[in-house]
Amino acid sequence: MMLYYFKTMELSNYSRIFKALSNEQRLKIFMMIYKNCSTEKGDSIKAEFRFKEEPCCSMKGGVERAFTLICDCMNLSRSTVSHHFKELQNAGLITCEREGQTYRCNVNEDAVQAVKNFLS
Amino acid sequence: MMLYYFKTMELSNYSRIFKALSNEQRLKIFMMIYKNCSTEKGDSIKAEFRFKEEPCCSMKGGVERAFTLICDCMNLSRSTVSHHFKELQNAGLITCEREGQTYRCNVNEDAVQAVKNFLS
DNA sequence: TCTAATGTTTGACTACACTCGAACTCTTCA
DNA sequence: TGAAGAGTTCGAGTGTAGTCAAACATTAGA
Repeated sequence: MMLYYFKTMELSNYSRIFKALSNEQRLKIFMMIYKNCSTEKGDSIKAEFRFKEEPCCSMKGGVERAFTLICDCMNLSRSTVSHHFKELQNAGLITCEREGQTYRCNVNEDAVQAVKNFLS
Repeated sequence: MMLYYFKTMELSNYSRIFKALSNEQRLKIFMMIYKNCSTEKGDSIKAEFRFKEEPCCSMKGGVERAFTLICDCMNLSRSTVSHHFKELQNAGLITCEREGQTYRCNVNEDAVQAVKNFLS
């Protein structure tokens, strides 16, 4: 299920996004992906959001090996991490794809924009 | 319990704010207060966020009679509305005060600013 | 082909969230 | 002083969320 965002988003879509970000572990997962995706410009990533094993990958087409890197950083079982990834996807915040054993994550820019526009 | 916000807010505070906004009813309550508080400039309020009985009050020092107005608009019991107000207060999103029978609500601008700065 | 690594799904457990009605406290007004 | 109005607190019921371990599926490499 993917949501599409328009200029004025429905309240229910906002609450869905906020629900996805309401769990601290999940928020951290999202921030790690977000920060690492938007670092082409070379901003340094705050230690809190850095993957342990860095530099992890090329960020151009999304974060590679995101799942494994996050499992290593956070003290959570793989099934739990899988669940959190799914929640972030269902809220439309990220997209994930596998090609063979390569798991690549991307932030959905429309959703990011919607969050930025909220209250503005 | 009141939270104070600084330039770089803790992740846990963000997740607390998002949790408060993750329930659709509560998000709507917040938006009604927010929109009605920031309307001194005279922007018209979207029908969705308008109190039924309008104009309800003077907005200078916050929304007056917010509790009653919201009970009238939303199909929720007073105890439920009370609970939602408390959650919004605990997250630091609004402040409420009673003077006699006057219940006045205000949006916490620091929290609003924090949300606006998130991801920016 | 066998094995190890990577992620998913399922089932279970615990904790917390949303909601209501009922009983309560204050305040105001008759 | 009594009654009505406004909001809170409490207890209970139902549902959902977060987590894990175990079993599974798929892929890569030996």
